[in-house]
Amino acid sequence: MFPIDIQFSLPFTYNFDRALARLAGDPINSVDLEGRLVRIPMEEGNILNLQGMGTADQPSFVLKNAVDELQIEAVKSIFHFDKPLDGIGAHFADTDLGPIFMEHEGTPLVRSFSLYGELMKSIIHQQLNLSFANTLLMRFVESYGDKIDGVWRYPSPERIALLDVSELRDMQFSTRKAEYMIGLSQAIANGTLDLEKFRQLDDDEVTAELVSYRGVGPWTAQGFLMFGLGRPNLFPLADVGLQNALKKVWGMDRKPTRDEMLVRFPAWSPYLSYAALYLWRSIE
DNA sequence: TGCCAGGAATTGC
DNA sequence: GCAATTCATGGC
Repeated sequence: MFPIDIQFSLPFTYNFDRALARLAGDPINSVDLEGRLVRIPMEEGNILNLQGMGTADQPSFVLKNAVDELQIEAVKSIFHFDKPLDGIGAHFADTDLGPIFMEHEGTPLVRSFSLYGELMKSIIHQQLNLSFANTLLMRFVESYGDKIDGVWRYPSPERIALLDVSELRDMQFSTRKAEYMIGLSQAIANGTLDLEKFRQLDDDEVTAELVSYRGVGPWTAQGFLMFGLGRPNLFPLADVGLQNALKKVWGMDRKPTRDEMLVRFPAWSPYLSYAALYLWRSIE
């Protein structure tokens, strides 16, 4: 097996440093901001290195240790190297979100490295402040996942399916969260819930199936679609962070109502996910 | 100190 | 149906 190393550039604006900055917000990721490097645990077991070499205006990259061409395409898809950002920035230029798209220009929507991990992470993040949620996430991964060559990998759903609620309770998970995570893991482990299948379904179909599981509501389904599957047009109305970001952008003394946010959807579509992404960046 | 946190299920009317 | 309550605990 000879690992493949390649170098490539993009024909559009792409700020890799901003992509890395956001990835670094998740403590499970192995990100070296100074070295402009991220190490990606692949499903096949190897760890792939992606390093930024160019500028935001003329982005280029070095990708190392891919086992085949399919992995190269997978990484390009995860980082949305195939999705030009210039048109999206232009779409928001004359909207109320123009200033934050200027401020964070070239920030891509990078997908999670693991669909299952994204789902577990979303459950953990429900209702908790980011700091404590990250603490719980690291306890989860350190207890049941693997660290290979310095890179953390989420546990398998099969492993979590066998846990008792009390084991997660001991790590300060709520009983409900523990039940949600174990229940979903059991559904995945026994084949009832097929996350990979979701890649071929549309947003509504994925949402309908996901929310039928205990512990998954609209917010979690929307987050999974955005960051798990990289879908471009979702905006989690229930998200307190987005509400606070809009409060700030709109100069309000209270959080906006659901309807006040909804009336902006036509102007933001079909890139609602990017509106959400840049709003989150604006308060991070 | 008391309210809030990148929600969702459950209960009560 | 829909609003209020509960869950758990750290952060500020």
